[in-house]
Amino acid sequence: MGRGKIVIRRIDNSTSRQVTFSKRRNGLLKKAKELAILCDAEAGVIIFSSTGKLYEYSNTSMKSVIERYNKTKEENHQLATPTSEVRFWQREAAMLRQQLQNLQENHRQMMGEELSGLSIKDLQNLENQLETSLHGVRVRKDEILIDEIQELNRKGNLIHQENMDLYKKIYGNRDANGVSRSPLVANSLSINEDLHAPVHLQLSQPQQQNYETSGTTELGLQLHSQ
Amino acid sequence: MGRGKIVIRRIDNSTSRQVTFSKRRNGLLKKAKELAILCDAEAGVIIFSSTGKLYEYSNTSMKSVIERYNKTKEENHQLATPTSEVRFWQREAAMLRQQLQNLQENHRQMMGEELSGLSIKDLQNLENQLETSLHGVRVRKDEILIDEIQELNRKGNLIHQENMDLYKKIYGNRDANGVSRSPLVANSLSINEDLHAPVHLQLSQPQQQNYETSGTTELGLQLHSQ
DNA sequence: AACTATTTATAAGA
DNA sequence: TTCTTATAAATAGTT
Repeated sequence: MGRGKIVIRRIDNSTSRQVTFSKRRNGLLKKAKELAILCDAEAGVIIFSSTGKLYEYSNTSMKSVIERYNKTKEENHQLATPTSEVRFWQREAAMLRQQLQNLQENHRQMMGEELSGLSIKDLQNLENQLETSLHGVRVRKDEILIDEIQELNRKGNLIHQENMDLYKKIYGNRDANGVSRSPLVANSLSINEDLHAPVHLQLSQPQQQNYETSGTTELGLQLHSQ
Repeated sequence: MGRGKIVIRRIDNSTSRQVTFSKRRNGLLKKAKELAILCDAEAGVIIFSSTGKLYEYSNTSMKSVIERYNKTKEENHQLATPTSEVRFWQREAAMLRQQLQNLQENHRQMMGEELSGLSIKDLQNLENQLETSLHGVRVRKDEILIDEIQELNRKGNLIHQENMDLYKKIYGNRDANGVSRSPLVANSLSINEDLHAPVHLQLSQPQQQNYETSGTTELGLQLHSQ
């Protein structure tokens, strides 16, 4: 329900994830309210954002909803005494520690370490994943470089145009074809072309290029810092 | 969002209230699920129909959501009682959660996701790391395959030796040179050689091979299972 | 339970 | 964040 269709999977970009969270959270709370009113139901919604902030709605009270829930589930819920609170946080820490360990093991394997426990099948999957990642990284790198080059070309053209105008102001319109023979203007043109031609050739086959040693990165960074 | 606009007030007709409840309940639970996935949030929804039936959704577990809800609420207006032990575990959990988030971000980048915040320099480092990992994985894969081949050769030689001995027992020592012309023994030899030569050629340039489809893996695994 | 005409939610862009 | 708008999704009323 928007300008484009989306797939339901975690939004990578943190800004748009935040924006979407805000919009959809409001939508969800509104829907819960409507359902409760229209259909005479008791509803409770609890949402924690990824940053841990709490949002909630209940047409009655959250306490009532939770108590009714627990009663229905036939689970006796005790209010948090100091002791049980300690236990809660202990469990929380244990769970987080477990998650951390799992992720760390996974991460080490992606770093090419601790491979001894893996089967050929596991290794093949890992290899495929790394190749996919590598491709993604290279695609993204090319995007940045291409953007920089386009920006540079745009600026180059602007400067070239400016030079043409200045040249005309100084020398008038006589000998208009001689413009390109002006040292100043000819120079700015040749820089532009030198940048443009070889870099595009390289970008057309990024998987065979090593930007670190080819000098393309240095060019890109140099341009970026200007 | 229907054939006509409605006002949000209790639906009088009990049948259509029931139908609307069913439709909107599903919609609400779906929305909650989408929000949790899209925005990396923890969500819990509890609904009691007007007849008292319970419907619920949580992307984690309702127990976890309710406990976290209670903890959050307590923190807000009950800063008075936290003992030092509780505070210790809270800090522990917060630290672990932070570590987990850092590692998750790192991990996603290694999966080729969430690259939009990275500079050319970062991307280059990531690319280098992925290439190193990939190389490590391939080296390990080759180790396994070479080990399997060596083991196979060893077994093959043992069997060959056994066959020689059996041949000698049956035919005695006459015509010793004719051994290699025996169909049985000649066959076991040729299998051994077929396996050895081409596989080593493939392993010498593993980066151009796909073991999954080349059949080498299947051969290797098959041998392994014998 | 399906079917659609409409309304509503919201993705993308400013 | 907030507004706008084109489009996707939900759903009210109908079959």
